[in-house]
Amino acid sequence: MSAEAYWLLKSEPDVFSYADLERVGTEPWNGVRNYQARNFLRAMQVGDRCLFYHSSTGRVGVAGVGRVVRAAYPDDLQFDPLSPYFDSKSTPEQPRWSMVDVAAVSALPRFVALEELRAVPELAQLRLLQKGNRLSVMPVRPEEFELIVALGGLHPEAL
DNA sequence: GCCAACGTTGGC
DNA sequence: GCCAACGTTGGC
Repeated sequence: MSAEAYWLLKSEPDVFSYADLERVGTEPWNGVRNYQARNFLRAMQVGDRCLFYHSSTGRVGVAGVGRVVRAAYPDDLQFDPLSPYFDSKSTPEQPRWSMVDVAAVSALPRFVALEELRAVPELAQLRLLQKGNRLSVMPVRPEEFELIVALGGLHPEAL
């Protein structure tokens, strides 16, 4: 068994916010259509923690913490011709795209804005902050995760 | 296999 | 709405 890993998931809060995740409890993380992001989804294991990041909004930053509760399985939207995420090259025998299930763990008592992340020297290597980054799913180092969660007013060991 | 055109992401 | 950065597509 490998050690628990940490991730960052981007979501547009107008579409699906951290409050929405708390409301539904668990959400299938479908619709990812980038191979690099898909490969990260496939690397996720049950129990991995995720920073829930709000993007494309007036207040961008980390809003909460989630947990992977089901490892990668075929994304159902790729088979739905009516979905914008339909992929004609996918078949149930050879699915191209995957999703995981993510559950809410805790909202951050203090929202941690992107601007704030940029100002922390210890987070200079954070993948989210690298130039040109556009991935909606990306890995986070354990020490980065702990630092960000602490900035948000939570004790990492309590998660 | 190259590369221009186009589409998307996402901060500002 | 603008624009930088990146991914994908398709002609050759």
